[in-house]
Amino acid sequence: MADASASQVLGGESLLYLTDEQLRQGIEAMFFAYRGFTADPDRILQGLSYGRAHHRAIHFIHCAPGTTVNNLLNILGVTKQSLNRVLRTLVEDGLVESRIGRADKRERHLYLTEAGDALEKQLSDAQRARMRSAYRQVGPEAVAGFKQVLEAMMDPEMQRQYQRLRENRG
Amino acid sequence: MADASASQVLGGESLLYLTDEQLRQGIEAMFFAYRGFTADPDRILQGLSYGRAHHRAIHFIHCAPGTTVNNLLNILGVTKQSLNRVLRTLVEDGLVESRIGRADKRERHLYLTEAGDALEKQLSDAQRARMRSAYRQVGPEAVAGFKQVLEAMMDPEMQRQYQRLRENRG
DNA sequence: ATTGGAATGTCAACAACGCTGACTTAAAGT
DNA sequence: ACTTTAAGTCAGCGTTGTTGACATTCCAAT
Repeated sequence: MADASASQVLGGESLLYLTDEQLRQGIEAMFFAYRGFTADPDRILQGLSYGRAHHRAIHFIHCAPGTTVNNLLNILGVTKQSLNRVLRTLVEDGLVESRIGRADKRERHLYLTEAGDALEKQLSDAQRARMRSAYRQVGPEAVAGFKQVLEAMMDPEMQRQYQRLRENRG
Repeated sequence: MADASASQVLGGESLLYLTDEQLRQGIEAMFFAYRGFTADPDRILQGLSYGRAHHRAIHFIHCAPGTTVNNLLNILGVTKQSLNRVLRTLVEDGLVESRIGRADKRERHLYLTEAGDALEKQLSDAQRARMRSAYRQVGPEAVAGFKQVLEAMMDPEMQRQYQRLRENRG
């Protein structure tokens, strides 16, 4: 069955890259690469009583300062209880500031403090270093393909979130 | 600093793809894409009292039938206690068979039962469907770039594991 | 043959981080 | 006034990772 779909030719283009074996390779590559992707921040966070959830919150608050809790909830795709637990510790520890909204006083707008910014920089420097090294090894064309595949793998809703974040930064 | 490294030109090739903003985009793409990557199997597993750890174990036992516990440990990168908990439930539920090694009776060789194979197929069909759709949308060149970047992101040890798995399947 | 080490399994405890459900407070909209 | 929305809180649970301690079994070397 796998070879049946793979041996088709569409407009003269080989579809060998769609075999089950090729797909399996991609799946395993995602698994191993994600491990590397999170390894450096994880190392920094371990022992700080923080984890990946804190890293993600810090990352997106840094990218969109003043974002509301609800907005962050949508981006991260977790429950408010789960996010709240993380935010509470970050506020208690003085890494995140939660300001009551001016227009809508129900909303809390989230900002990183100086200490929060410092940790964000430490974490993202480590993560970017690995990405930069990978990008440099393979060149711009491969990177373009990399992003295309990742975007195509996302759920449509996440695709929109992803594009919105990009637009907000120009 | 970001622009300083980005505005360098090496052999006439633009390095604009190495800006911090480009790297940040890649980081967010990995985050959102991994969510999509695991979404379909997660949906199947929820309610079965199984999780991602069970999926991963099943995947790699399927790919390398007869693999030892220690080998699986290295591939998955977790502690033996963590893996053992997962394997125990899979053996109890009749999805995995654990055979004592003939040459070295300390080793346990792991195999999927028929039921295990059925679940593996269900999970990997769902995951491959998403990969196939993404691959098809972007074409073979983008897929090649995708794999190159992922491989470059892995820790060296994981790179070796990844290549070994590929070689064992031709 | 005994000893040392390796592979495996098991028990207990703990932490991170998802989840659900129920409930409160406050403010906005109608 | 009434409903809805945003946020926070509490309690409990499940999965999956961690350490530490310990038992068993077997291979290999002394």
